[in-house]
Amino acid sequence: MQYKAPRGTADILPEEQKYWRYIEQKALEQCRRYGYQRLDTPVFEDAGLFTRSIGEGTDIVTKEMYIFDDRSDNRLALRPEGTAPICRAYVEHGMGSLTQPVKLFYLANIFRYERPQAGRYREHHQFGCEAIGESDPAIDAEVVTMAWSFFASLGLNGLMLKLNSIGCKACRPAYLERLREYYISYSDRLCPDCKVRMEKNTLRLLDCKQPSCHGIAEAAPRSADHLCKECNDHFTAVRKYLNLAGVPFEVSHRLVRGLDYYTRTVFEIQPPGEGAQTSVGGGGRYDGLIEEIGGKPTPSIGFGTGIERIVLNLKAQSVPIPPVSGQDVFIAYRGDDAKTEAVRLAAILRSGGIGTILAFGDRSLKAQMRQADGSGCAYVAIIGDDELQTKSVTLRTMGTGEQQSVLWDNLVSVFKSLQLH
RNA sequence: GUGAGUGUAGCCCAGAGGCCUAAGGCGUCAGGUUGUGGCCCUGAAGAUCGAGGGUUCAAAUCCCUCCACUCACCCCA
Repeated sequence: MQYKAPRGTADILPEEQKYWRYIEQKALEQCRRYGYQRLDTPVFEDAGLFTRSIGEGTDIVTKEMYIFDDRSDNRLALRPEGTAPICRAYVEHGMGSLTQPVKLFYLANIFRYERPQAGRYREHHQFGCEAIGESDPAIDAEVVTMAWSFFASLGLNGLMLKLNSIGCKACRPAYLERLREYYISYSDRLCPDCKVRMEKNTLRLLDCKQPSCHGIAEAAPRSADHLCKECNDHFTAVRKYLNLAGVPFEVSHRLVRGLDYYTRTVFEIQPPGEGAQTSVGGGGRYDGLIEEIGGKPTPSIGFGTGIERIVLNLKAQSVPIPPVSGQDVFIAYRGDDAKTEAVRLAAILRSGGIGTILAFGDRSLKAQMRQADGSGCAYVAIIGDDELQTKSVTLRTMGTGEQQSVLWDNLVSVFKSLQLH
């Protein structure tokens, strides 16, 4: 085969579409209920937007971005995440002068140059929400609640909501210092990766997957115990509101998030079962991000979810997915004159809003019926010599095999009265 | 970037040195008398056995290289 979809990308085939439509529809419904408006941004942005916001030292920036110069030597990157572009649009369009918070959502494809594996692709899709311009802990709780109810509405079971606070730029440095000191005393017992993390990304030490590091991480100083008064009050309030909303969360002091811009509230939604991907969605507060990319200081919080991972979980749990609605009637014909009439009737039916599939290729009626059966149409309209005489079709109900004669002039109105799909 | 596993028709797969002129199932197409689907029956099309090289009288089967896919690590949705 000469051409294949690039590594880590995938075609979403017709038989897969029902999952995607289902998820989109649930996402749209949650956004309506919570008051989020859609904002679509370009697939590529100035690369600097991401290096600045995500963090110069993160893997996403250092080795996973699809980055390129265009013909005018602009350094561009395919978006490796969804939050920074939304924030850029917020700043660019002066949304800071609107009533705050501004609540936006996106459904977008995301690109990261990684080795693909289950639930991880070079192009994947995210549904995400951002509530920009509000520091009230009540909105943290609302965002978390929305994410949670989105997953609940999908019909997924056994999900876990993990919550933590990682402080702000005032209190985090001191905590990180404590953490580093703690880890130094165990440095000889750490896995090789963790030795690197000590220098590169101290917080990440906490969620190491190696069993040998679990005990050390479990006993490590907890960020929630080292918050400044403001952050502590905030975290306390978030938990209070979440309890009020009836959201079953679990505080996890080992929950950290990968991107540099997070502050205070962070959360993650974890699917049940084994597997590499430990998260189907997550988010947090990013109070410094908008200022970092050139806006005024603007407290914000949001979350993102991976559509492919949701599909994986829907399949794993065999969640029933409604089929996408199909066609209503298949037109079969016998002979040239009948074919002419079939073409004419198909046009009339479609103009009348009836989903119509027309047979092609002058194949035998048996072959046409087989095709009709496979097409999922509930009805087949057959035209042959007899029907031409009476200006009618033989309308067969595939489920029951019953047939009736319907005049051409009455076809559309008959179908309209049949309560299709 | 690292490690392991797998590559045979559109899909699932049998075959593990000669009996392979590569089997079966699904799907596709055609037929089972003259205008009718689903079940059943019959038949047909469809495979340079991932690519290249090597060993051998003989390779889908053994060896090497490459490529791709899958899973895991790193990281993340």
